[in-house]
Amino acid sequence: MDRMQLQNSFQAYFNELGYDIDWQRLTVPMDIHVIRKGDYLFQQGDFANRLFFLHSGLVRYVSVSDEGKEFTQTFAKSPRIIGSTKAMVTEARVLFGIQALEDCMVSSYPWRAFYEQMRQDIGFLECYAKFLERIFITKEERENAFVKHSAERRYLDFCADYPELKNVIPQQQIASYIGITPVALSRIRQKLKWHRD
Amino acid sequence: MDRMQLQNSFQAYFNELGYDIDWQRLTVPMDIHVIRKGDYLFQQGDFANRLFFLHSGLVRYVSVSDEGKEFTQTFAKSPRIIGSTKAMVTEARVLFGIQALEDCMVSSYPWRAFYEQMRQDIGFLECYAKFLERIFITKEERENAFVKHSAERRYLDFCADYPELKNVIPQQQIASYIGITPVALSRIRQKLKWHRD
DNA sequence: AAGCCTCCTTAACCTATGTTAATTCCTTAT
DNA sequence: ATAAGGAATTAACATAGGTTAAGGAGGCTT
Repeated sequence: MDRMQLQNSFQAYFNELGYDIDWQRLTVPMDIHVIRKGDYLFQQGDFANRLFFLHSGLVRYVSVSDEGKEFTQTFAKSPRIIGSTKAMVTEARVLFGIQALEDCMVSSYPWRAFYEQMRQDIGFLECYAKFLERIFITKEERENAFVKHSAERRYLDFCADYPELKNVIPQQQIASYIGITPVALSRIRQKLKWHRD
Repeated sequence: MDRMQLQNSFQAYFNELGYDIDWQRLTVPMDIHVIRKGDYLFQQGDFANRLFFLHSGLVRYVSVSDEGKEFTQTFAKSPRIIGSTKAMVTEARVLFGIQALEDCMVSSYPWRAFYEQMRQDIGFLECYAKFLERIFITKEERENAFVKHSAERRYLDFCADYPELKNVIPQQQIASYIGITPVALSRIRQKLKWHRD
């Protein structure tokens, strides 16, 4: 798999954001990572000052609390930029790990070099801004959901937002995404089933 | 108050973000708003396709749920860009109102024109990206807090994060910011007071 | 000073979710 | 086919936070 092939998924992603950019102009050195289902791209607590691009596959961002409880921040499917914006920007340790839920193909770029190159090219920078706008809006919607909606509503929203994931990923992970325990999710599902009959 | 004076608060804000930009190059038409304590810059449900800059004062973002419960998304103090990124970017209605907690001085710019001008000048665009990075990180930390921490911990974090607000704004608003009722916050405060003795 | 308003506290009760543990179901390996 | 391990369900109990309502403590206004 070479740069040319990878470029297609970049193109697909940024077209969706409304941009048509020649990614061959991006000359920073690139690594390729193949991650097997269940394995981690990086772990919580690592320094991850690289930008990753998910070319194929599905991942989740997993964060573990002080008490050892797992919590899924995000499900991300290709094509998409992945990684920790915070860790890149502030050079802090990452607060979550990225785990492959399917076999994945990922390319990565040193953040500093990538950023410097973006500054030379307003088109790249605009794409980066679009990306930031998008992930911000997603987080804002999530904040809204946690404060305004019940767990039941959050589950129904999850099913509506990710119909293709609903029956693929384990319920524990869905529960940890909507912020409840697997037991509580099971109760909610049972209640919903009852109402459906 | 003219453009020159306003520029100082822009400068202060973007210096803090690590940029030194000549905001006099920003020529899009500007409005000035003076908002009295308690009044709203805009209301939830409005179209707010303008970018606002808070030159002086303190505001909160207030969102009301379907059941009529108030929820404070953000406290923002000058100097700072304020407004709804989502409403600007997606041309949707705003999901929160902005209420002045002190008398405020705000300037505003039509978003489209502002954005077009940013695209002519990579320095502006970089500032915008920095701004987006920052608000994203804030939201991510908030998501973390809601899922991993108890209300008590969120209250203590609030006190640490906003020591200057803690004794200034009504507790109802603090409660609505950490996602609980005023009654629950009062309970928590009492428990903390007990432990302190 | 009296009255009024808003905020905060406290109490009693209710509900959703957490916790623990036992049971069943499904998948995979032998 | 059977055994073993992980995932989901269910039940019983514990707890944090919501709801309602009543009382008290400042601030304003008159």
